[in-house]
Amino acid sequence: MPDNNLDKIYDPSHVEDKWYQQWDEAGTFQPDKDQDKLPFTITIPPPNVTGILTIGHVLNNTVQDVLVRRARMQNRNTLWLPGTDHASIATEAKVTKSLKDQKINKREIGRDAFLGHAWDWTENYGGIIIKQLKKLGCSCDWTREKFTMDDDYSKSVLESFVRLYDDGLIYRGERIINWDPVGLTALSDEEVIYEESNSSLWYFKYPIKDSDSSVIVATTRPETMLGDTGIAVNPEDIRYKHLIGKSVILPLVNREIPIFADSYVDKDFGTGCVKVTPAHDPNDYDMGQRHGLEIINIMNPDATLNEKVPEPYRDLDRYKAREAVINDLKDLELLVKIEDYVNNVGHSERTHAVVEPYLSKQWFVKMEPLAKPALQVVNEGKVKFHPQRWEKTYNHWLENIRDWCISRQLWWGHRIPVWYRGDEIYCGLNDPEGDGWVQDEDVLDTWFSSWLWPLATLGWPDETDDLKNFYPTSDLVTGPDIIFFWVARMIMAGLYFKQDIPFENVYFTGIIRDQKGRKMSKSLGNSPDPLDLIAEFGADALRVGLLIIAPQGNDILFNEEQIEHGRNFMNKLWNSARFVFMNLDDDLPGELSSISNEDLDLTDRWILSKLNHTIQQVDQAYDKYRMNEAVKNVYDFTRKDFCDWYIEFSKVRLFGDDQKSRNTAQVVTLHVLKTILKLLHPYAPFITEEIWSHLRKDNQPLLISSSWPQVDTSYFFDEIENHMKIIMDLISSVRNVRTHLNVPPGKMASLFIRCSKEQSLILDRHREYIGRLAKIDKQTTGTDLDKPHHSATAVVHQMEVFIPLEGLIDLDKEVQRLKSQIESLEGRIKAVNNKLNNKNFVLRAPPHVVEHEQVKQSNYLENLNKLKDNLNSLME
RNA sequence: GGUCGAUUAACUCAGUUGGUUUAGAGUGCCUGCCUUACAAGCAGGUGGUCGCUGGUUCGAGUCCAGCAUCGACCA
Repeated sequence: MPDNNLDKIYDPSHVEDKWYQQWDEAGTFQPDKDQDKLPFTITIPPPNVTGILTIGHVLNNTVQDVLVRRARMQNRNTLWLPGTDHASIATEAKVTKSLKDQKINKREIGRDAFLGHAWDWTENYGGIIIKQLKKLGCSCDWTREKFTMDDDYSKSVLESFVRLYDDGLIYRGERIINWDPVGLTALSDEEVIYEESNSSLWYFKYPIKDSDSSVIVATTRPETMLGDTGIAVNPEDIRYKHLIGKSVILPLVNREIPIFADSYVDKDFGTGCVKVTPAHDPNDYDMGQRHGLEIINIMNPDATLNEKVPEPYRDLDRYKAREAVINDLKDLELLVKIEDYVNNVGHSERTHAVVEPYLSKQWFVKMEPLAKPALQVVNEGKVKFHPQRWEKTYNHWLENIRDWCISRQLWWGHRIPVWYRGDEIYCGLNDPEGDGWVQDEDVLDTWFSSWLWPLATLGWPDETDDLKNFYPTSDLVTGPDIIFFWVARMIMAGLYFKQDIPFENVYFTGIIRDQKGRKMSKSLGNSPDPLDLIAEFGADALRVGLLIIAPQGNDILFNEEQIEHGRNFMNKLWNSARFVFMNLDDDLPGELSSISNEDLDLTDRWILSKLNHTIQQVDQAYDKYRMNEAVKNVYDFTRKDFCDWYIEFSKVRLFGDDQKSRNTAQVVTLHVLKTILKLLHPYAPFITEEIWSHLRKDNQPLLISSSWPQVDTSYFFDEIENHMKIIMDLISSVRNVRTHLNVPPGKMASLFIRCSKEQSLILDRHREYIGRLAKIDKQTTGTDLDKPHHSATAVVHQMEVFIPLEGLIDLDKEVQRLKSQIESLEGRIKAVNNKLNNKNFVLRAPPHVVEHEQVKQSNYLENLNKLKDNLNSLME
């Protein structure tokens, strides 16, 4: 027996935690052991373990939950595997800062003590984001939750390192890498963010040895001149050909350095004559290698200058050193000029320090052999991107791939499994045998662990049941900003370590921006706290409000009004359920199948036809990963077809005396409501489960475990939809007339309709519906009835509608109204005439298109004549 | 500099292989309503030469080219 006493307003805070707990306790989040069911798997993009939920997480995880909940209802063996990431640099930076605030120095306490603090930190803050995901309603299997620093996960990471090392795909080498002088670690190319900055181009004079003349070089980084070991010109540049082979005396340092030719040099940049600093620029390094230049590293790891520079500059920060160099060269009259210059400066993604190109010994992964198969699986469509256009970005990166620097000079992370003893080197999962071995101090890039995520969370390298059952996974939902960091590398890792793709589909969400189009960020303070939004509007409102405006892969301008919109819809749904319940009897009515088709009236057939078309459209939208379209379809159906029309129609029977007819309406309203709850459950899990609980018998499953609606094409009634359109358009036009002529809403009116026999039949049979919705107490139809005096008129579906309004009608207003309708119709007629008068159109357009225009034309003309007649009769 | 997007109503956005009335929705605005589900609501309405210029076509918001503005990524 349903509980009729629903509150008038839906209050999410009363139900959300209750249902989350029940789902979890009932084990509904876990896949079952049934191997026959088709698996559906998503591994969560692991958030930083110490992070907190952002609005971006809300979008990303709601999309995943939608896919997962629907798959579960489709009876697939569904697993959403959650977890978190240790975020090496970010976490280490936070812990270091916290220690510093306590006056503790990281280096002084040493590696082991520091790691103790880092684990404490992780345990203190690590649960927050997981709790927040639960608040959002995410139906993850928490029994399988993973952390990238878990023992078993760590083993997977080290195993992958050792395999790549043994296969010759990992090497150690001295290269120019991106150095973060604040984080004091190497970075990969992908962790460097370039930003334009207004800077200068300085022109300096370098005296040529044994000559009175000099060359002029231009540079954006004056301080590096202290490490110059050559001067390069383009071999084709006639201005400098005579200088090749000579040398200059480097000012301030008094070092003799050669002038040489290299085709890398751009004749048009600056003077066409460039200083070469092999230790502090990747291109200069390459030139240095080609020409055997000396490599002088002039910087300490913190970007202060070292003992390789003349005494006055030692220990100066690179920017202080820059000023000093410029001033000193100016004093020597070697500064020629300064030009404004906009250059791209690289910053560390995590510390935002200006990155220093720095010569250093690091570990690298050879990427080319991994990239080739990864390109292939995407281009062959084995891994599909939604939207597809991201394939181009993916291809471009992989086709121009560079080796991946994976060592980090940090402590928080997976320590590189390599030991050294003199010239000996050992790489393995177990400690080396014998004495005197020293392990590499560095840890691995966090992405070197997360690229294994779909593998390692399922147990790889062990051939576990989970790995067998759930790999490859089905879908990945992520942002395009980590397509290189993560998506591409997971594909490489899957193919290399498991010889299979990690996922079949990748859905890229948009990026959420504020009203001014800026990215949401903590530093700007423009990111609302999702927990506040949940507290104010409810999790369902947040999910629905966000997803309804989140088109596939396009950026989203966030606005709290959208969440309010979501809440309003939830309340509407709540009240439609309240209405249905209020009009049930003590016992729940039977299933739809208990009603024979003959007992379904026009409105029943119409809503069932609409309902089944909606199910079909929703399924099609999911197939194309258009989640916003799916929810929009349910929204439109619920609000317009069900609430605005069907429920209003149903009141005739629900409030009436015909018990059989009343029962039919009860059955249909309940059936439609239940189907809406199912269709909406993936988006709004809490409210739908709550309503479901009021109409579920005790032995029936929770909504989360119930079955996804099936399209029943036997309920497709195209003709019925046309008949209903006649009734609905008639009602709308009567309402329109009433409003325009200021007829009081409560005042009943009479209705005379001159129409075809067929139309008359439909209208007469459904006069009660028209009466209720259009406030009509007397309806007369006929093929040739006379127009009553003093009546307003409308023409709809070629029917002439007359509303006698004795004493109420404002003649001028009605004339005005009819004239504007005639004007609008004449516009349409003009457009259709233009088409039909075009011989080429009639000749070349497909016949059905031409025919359609002809029907339009004749209908318009007919309507126009009727309107004109009525206007004339009014003015007589 | 290269690549990829975006540009449709006051605002936020749909518009899927070119044709289904003169381009839709939500919000806002205007008018009227507390009508026995819902004022977080109902009914009706106002509002747009689809960024610009060309081209292809019988027909372009939709396809092509160029331009402008904004954005992202890469160098």
